Amino acid sequence: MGDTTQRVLSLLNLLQQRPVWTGTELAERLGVTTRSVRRDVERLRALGYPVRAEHGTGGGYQLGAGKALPPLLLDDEEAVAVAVSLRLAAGGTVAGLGEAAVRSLAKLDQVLPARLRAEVKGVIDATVSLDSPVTPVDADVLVALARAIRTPERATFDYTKADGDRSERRVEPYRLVAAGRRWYLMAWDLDRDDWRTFRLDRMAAARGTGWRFKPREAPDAVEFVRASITQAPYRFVAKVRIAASANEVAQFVPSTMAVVEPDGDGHSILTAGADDLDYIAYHVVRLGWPVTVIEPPELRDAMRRLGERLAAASS
Amino acid sequence: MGDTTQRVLSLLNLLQQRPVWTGTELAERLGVTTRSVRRDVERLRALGYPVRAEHGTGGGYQLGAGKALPPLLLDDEEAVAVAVSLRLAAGGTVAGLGEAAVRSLAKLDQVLPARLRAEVKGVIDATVSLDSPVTPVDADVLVALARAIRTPERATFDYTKADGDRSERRVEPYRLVAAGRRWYLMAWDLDRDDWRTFRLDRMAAARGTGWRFKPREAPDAVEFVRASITQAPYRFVAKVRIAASANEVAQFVPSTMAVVEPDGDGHSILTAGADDLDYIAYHVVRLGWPVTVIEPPELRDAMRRLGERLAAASS
DNA sequence: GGGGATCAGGACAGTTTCGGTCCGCATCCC
DNA sequence: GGGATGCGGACCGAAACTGTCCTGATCCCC
Repeated sequence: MGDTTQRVLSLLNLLQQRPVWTGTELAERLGVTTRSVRRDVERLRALGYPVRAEHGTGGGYQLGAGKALPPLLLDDEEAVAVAVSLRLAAGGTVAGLGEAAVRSLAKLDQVLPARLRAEVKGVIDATVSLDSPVTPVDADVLVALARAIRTPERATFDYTKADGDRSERRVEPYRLVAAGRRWYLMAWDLDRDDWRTFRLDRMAAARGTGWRFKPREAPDAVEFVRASITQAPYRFVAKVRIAASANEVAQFVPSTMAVVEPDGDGHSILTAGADDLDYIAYHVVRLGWPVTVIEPPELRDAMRRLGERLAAASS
Repeated sequence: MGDTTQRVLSLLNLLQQRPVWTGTELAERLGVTTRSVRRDVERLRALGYPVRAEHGTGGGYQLGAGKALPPLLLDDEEAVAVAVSLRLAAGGTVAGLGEAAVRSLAKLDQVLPARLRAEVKGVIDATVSLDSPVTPVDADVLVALARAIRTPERATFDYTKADGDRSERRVEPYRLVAAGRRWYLMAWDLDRDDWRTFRLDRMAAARGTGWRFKPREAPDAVEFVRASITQAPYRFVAKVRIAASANEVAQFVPSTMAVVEPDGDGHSILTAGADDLDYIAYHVVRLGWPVTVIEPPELRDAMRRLGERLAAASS
């Protein structure tokens, strides 16, 4: 048993728990001499984790930011917090970090003790955002597939096609791709004997089978998925004219959600993709400036309907 | 230099990167004999991390879920994803995991390499939710304070009181408390020489000073904060009657956001706290069922105003 | 400027651990 | 049965570790 390995890990843990420790404190906690602590610190440094030290009264050891990230030692509560946050970020619509978030989640999920897994589920169930009563993508599906891809092992899931057909699929999973606001799986379909892409929001009960396989030559995943998506990522593209300058509007509308362009005369044009017109209607009107719908006509209908409901409710 | 310590850490890393490895694969990667790999695996097990092994073709080593969480080894992208997710969860309004999320964030933040920190900032800036153009609480403030509390070291920040007075405060920080939808800091105010609570959303430029202090006897933080909050956590408590059964409504409204009670005759009463009545107005009406406002009258006004704007925009 | 607290690290010696090599065995799947 | 894989005991020389000195460096506060 490597007693020293464990001790170095504990040291790392301690240094993460509290920013500053004196050598004697650490020595007590670790049950060794201060000399050994110094040696352990030396070891950590040799491993690439920059431990800064300050002399004099009030000084001590401190773990700093280095070139590489040291292993993160989380306690139970923290692990749950991380898992929950990642699930929300991955399943939701946070831009840009989807795939990495899923990878982290898969890592964490693999080693998460059962009792904590239950807790994560509890918090998630209680925290479905009011904005999306129906979660766009089940984080469990994401994790299961990410894991199967990593192993690599075959996976199965129930898939509902656009026309409503439901069937069980058996695949060799290759890549997860986030495109538009959706998640896609590129995989070798074992029944069709060909490459296919699947929308994750149409899957259910995805899981690895334990059957390992040897990856075959695969086409470029991102290209392949793009080619497979015939329909636009959003059902609607909304365009509205706002009685405020582009600068003013842009201050309240993040660039990932919509494009804002000046339209002369202190007006601007806002363009946003969406599946849910109510959502757009609300947020555009909420900005407070007068708005005119340019397209689509359905947005006008949605606004009228929402307006009528609000009028009815307020009387 | 503990060559073996490093190797064990690498092994842990490898096992997290991909679920299944054969002994020979690991031996190659680590540059040792398979015998040593077996010994390293043994070491990991002794450290409490359950490494499962499967015999036969297609077998291999696999890191399983144990009693304790092993140190998480993240690559750059993953670290960014975790940091961003945590910031969103901590700064936002996710119920229940606030304090643990902040703790994890502080841990991660302490060791996050500079280049990644810049990346995190970039993603965050681009991802402010459309729902909250103004972030309720700056995650940087949270992290700075959490860190100062842990060290412990004195902190300073600019504070804007309810009456608009702005001043710089110097404190010995003690606890962060999430109450209602707000974050509070309980601290010893060095200028007033007394315990005070501060709302984090009224702070700016919070940072540790590097001045360490010895914690003094402190009253119970949660109690103290509760007592200090004279005003309700929300500015408004909205109550509406919905023409749908409590069961139907509850299906679309998470229990953390609102309380739904049956009101006889297939109707139900929804109660929710909020600072932003537009938000409540939209989400309640969006459910699709006819709604009657019970209180507050301001909600009725908000609905009328929003309704008029929508009507105007749709014509 | 002095004293106290703190980190830094060399030298030595006894003990422990480590890692490679060589084996025989247990599983699992085809 | 054969092949791939994990399991672990025994042995031995080399290497690493730890504690115990001891001497310096800093830094801060009085």
